[in-house]
Amino acid sequence: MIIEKLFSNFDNYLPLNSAEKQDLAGRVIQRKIKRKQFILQENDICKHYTFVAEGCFKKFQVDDKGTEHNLQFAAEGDWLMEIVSFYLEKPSRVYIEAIEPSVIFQISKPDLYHLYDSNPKFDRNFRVIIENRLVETENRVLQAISSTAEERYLAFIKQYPHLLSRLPNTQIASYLGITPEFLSKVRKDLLKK
Amino acid sequence: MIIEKLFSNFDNYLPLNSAEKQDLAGRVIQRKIKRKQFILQENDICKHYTFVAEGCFKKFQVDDKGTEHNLQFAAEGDWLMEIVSFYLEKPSRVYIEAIEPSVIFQISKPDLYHLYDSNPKFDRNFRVIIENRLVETENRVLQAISSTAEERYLAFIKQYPHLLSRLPNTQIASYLGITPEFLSKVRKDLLKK
DNA sequence: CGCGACGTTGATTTGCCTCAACGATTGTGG
DNA sequence: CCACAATCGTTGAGGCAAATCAACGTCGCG
Repeated sequence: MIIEKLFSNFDNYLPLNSAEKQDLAGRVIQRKIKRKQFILQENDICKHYTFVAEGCFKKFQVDDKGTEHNLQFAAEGDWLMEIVSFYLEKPSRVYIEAIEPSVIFQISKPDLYHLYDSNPKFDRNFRVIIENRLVETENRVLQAISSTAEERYLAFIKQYPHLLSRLPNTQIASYLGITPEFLSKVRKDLLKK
Repeated sequence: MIIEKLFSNFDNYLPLNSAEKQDLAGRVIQRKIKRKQFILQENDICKHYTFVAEGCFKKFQVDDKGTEHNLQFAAEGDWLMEIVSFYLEKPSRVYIEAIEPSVIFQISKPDLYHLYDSNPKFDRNFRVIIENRLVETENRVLQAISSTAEERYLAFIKQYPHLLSRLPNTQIASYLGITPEFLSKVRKDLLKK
């Protein structure tokens, strides 16, 4: 069963026993998402915390010129949401779009809070999930303020090898904060070495 | 009493009752830190989660060329640590240094876990603290990949007005990911407008 | 007093962007 | 399943943003 992927995600933290699995299963919604389908759009309120069981998503913001800026890729085993919109119920500034046919499990804020209240283990687990996300994001800040485009590209390849073959370079460029043209040049220069 | 500043920090989340305040007070260490004193150095293990009651700190990484890159400023009311080093007990990659005479409260990992276990409210509160930090950090990633130096400087002024007069421009430049010389030019150009 | 950190300016160089063009690949509707 | 459209990857010319390097005056501090 595909919901096993959700359960086993918690094995990275405090694993769930069968009662807790039942608890969780009763509060998530399973959805099938098509490629190019949005699960969140700008100005929507983010109503769900999403676990990706299969497939891949991008979370991005669109600037005044209409250019997309990728903030996160989320593939199998990753969690994603628009955190400000979700907790403060403010209009989302970002889009979340499937870049592959996907299967997800979503949990609403009331259901999530119910889990938090019913069992401290959920508080703990979701705290650790957020902490891991913070580590990733801080690393990215450091790279952005201290590394060249080439260094950032090499770091991306190293950190997300499983994404490399699944993403067009335009998406990677957007994530790295450079133009597709310049990424092409970076790749060419790397091949010479 | 200065420890009131620590207690009232939780009023932003789930406020503590007096039993919980006592619990917390019994597990934190109060320290006075001099300007230019380090509370964490590279390769140390980060043993404490730190709350700044008075003063200001910078958290930064030093690259191969010896250049500092500021990842975070923490003034009164802010929490800081090296999250990877703290949780995984790995050598820290960053330094944390006081840039003003400061008073802090520190909690060790065992004591923090004791609070987590004794009362889910602490799990909850520290989860929210981390979530807020993630929001800040994600905003910074977005700015880094999509904004010019001038835009980032203006955003910094707007977001941290209380820090502006307390920091030399070299430190702000390091935070923004630009050279002090270029920040000087940005400021000059802004004055013309 | 003297030294080191700071802020600024100018000249030069470099990293990256913009715009335009093109073939190759992918996706899609008929 | 094919034909056409859209997206993608690449290249090159030119321009701009930001770094580098050097110099100099100011200020706080020991």
